[in-house]
Amino acid sequence: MTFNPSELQPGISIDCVLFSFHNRMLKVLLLKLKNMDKWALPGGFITKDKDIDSEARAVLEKRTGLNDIFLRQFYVFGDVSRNERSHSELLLEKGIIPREARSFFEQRFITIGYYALVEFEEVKQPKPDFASETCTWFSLEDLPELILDHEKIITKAHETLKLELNYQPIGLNLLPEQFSIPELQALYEIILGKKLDRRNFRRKIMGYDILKDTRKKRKGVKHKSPLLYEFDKKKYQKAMEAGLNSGW
Amino acid sequence: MTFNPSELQPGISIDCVLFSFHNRMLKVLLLKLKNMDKWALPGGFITKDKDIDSEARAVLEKRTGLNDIFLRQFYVFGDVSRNERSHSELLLEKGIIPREARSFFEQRFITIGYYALVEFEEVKQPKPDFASETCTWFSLEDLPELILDHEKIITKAHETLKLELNYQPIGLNLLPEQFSIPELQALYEIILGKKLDRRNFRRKIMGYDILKDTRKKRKGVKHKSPLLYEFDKKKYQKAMEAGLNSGW
DNA sequence: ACAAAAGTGTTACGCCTACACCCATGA
DNA sequence: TCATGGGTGTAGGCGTAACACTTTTGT
Repeated sequence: MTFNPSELQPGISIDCVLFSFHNRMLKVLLLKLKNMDKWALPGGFITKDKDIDSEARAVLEKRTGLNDIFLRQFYVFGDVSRNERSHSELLLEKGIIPREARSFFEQRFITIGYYALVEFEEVKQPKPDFASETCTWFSLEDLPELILDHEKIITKAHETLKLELNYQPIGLNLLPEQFSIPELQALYEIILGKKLDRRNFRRKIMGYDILKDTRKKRKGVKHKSPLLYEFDKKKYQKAMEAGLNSGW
Repeated sequence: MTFNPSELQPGISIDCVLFSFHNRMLKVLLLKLKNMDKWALPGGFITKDKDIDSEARAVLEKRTGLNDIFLRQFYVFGDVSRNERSHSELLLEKGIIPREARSFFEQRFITIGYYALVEFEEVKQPKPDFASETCTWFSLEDLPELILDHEKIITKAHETLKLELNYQPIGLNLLPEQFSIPELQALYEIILGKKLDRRNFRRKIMGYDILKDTRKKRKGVKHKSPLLYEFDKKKYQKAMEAGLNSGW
């Protein structure tokens, strides 16, 4: 990877909060910077002749190998205080940034936050970028120390997920093709941060008519095997347009 | 107004969709560019040492004289196609842009969209900026021809308003201190784009316990005078945190 | 047989919908 | 007195919340 700062939009970056769902936990993909103890969100810059959404997609494709990831902008972080001079100095010192890119990195940066959703099983071997040595999943409950305002970015992404749960196909994009209703419920509980009643959840979600019974059971669990379902994608999409609990 | 491009973040702008509510219509504040037939949203650039939200606030203060306006980011417009070379050329030609700022304006721009809400009565004399000759309110249903993608920005702002109606104090910020329930209902109807039942609306909004009866009536209307209410700000804020129709 | 999680049904309550008539006001 | 919009009540249905026992599976 070589930098060509002259081809990039100056002072703007992208940070992606990539979520997945595994073992009933929400996970976030993070990169460990070379020679440093802190972790960071996958991110990048904006080539002058590319759309910002495509650049976010490109970031994710490089980390995951996937190119059809569900992706949404959620917030722009643009306070002056998010730029720490000490951070870019450290990057330089550790040799992470090439010398000639110094002035590019020392600018004040505004970052556009994206959140993205993937099936955990499709991203078992995420790839670090040029600046990092490892790339791996962390549970939201158990984040390591992060650079700059990246923790705040993750928190805001999580809040957005909660607000958009009734309007975006979040279950569809986080769960595998086939899943049980208790798994779907666990996902809702984590995103909403509260317990839901099993019987009422099932009745309500069934009422939306967005699930298809596969007539299969999950094997190999050491208790009663749950039935597996799939989303009826057309119906799900249509339900999302109106919103699941829209109200008025 | 003089430009000092060296003090500005390059390639980033701000556009503000300022809404008000008058005569049961949603209005948007627009500026008419000097010597041109097109209108534009109030906007500006980001000084390198200022927070983006303060810059948006500054834009609005200059147009309205008000400094405590309700304001939210809602989307970043960052497709390459939104930059039309012909537009900056026209601005130069018409003498709107000073020669020395030419290269600044010819960059590819990404713009951060903000929506903002004001009471119509507080902004009767909006002020145009250096590039425009007039500044006035337009009904959303009856917009003039707009530059670039500004119409798309307004549409997206309106959609956002609709989605956030249950989570943001929209009524509080668009209506005057005292208002009647039918006025509040008209606002909801316009934002949602559909008619609501009078009796049910009243019962529901009363049920939230966010209105205070002022024991006054609106005078001078040529039909039965409606009772006037105020928002109970504390209760309204608290209700918004949970969301009015949150569902799960 | 035990532990762990899945599956199921009913009741009571509240909220939402739909709907029609009277009232106050200015012209 | 007329036109216009404001204010009110009720019945039926639907969705939601609360709640306990039985079933399946692996160990």
